[in-house]
Amino acid sequence: MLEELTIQQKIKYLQDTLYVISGKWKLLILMSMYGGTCRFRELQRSVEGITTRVLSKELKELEVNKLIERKIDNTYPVLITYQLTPYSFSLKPMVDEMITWGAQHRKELSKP
Amino acid sequence: MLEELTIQQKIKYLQDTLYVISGKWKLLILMSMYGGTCRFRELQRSVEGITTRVLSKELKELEVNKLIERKIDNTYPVLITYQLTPYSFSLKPMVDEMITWGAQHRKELSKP
DNA sequence: GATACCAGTTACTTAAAGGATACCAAAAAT
DNA sequence: ATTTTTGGTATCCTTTAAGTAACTGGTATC
Repeated sequence: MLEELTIQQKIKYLQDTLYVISGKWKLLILMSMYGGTCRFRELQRSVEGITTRVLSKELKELEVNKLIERKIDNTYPVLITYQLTPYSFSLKPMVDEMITWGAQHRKELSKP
Repeated sequence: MLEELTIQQKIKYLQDTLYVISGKWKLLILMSMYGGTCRFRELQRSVEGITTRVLSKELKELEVNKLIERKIDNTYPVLITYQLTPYSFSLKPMVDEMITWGAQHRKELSKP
């Protein structure tokens, strides 16, 4: 499948991907949610250093990209939760490769 | 190997990786070099829109990360070339996953 | 009645990334 | 002889990402 793509297409898809996951916080938020965290304040405490403003913005972007879902429970008072979508798990092979490369890269750089 | 890592370690490695490849130009430069481009002005023409200042900075960062090498040919006049290192090819599995995910993600977003 | 939790928003500021332009000295092409 | 090419560096400027802080409206607790 990759062989069929021109270099320009590859670049475009690569940039799409980077756009979705890059930035200081997106993957941290996803990781935290992967660990079970699902409420706004809870996420704010769990993702160290993030502010409400930024967290709010990031959550919206993740939602636009269908990686999370914002659910409003019509209990009293309303309960808002964020959940990873099944689709979000499609990131796993890529994220795993990124972790693997990063780990390996540390070793490479520390070589003489 | 990945299973042995704590979530904090995973995050750290992930961020290392993002740090190395993110930004507007790094992967474009690598792709262009993968296509055979190897001289400064040539790269500047090939990577549309990049300025000398930024290209210079990016090349230095890629070199620090051992992904490219700057070679000075002691011909007359000196000839400077940039070359992908063998190490740089270790990025391939990850980059391929990123391209694949990006391609698939376009489709996902265009769904109703 | 004051304080604190929840889920954010708004307006403003700072820091980092990137862009525009000019310039250098040597060599090559016109 | 003048222009162009080479591999950059030096300044200055703009854009974008992220941070600060105050505030909203509602609930719940002390």
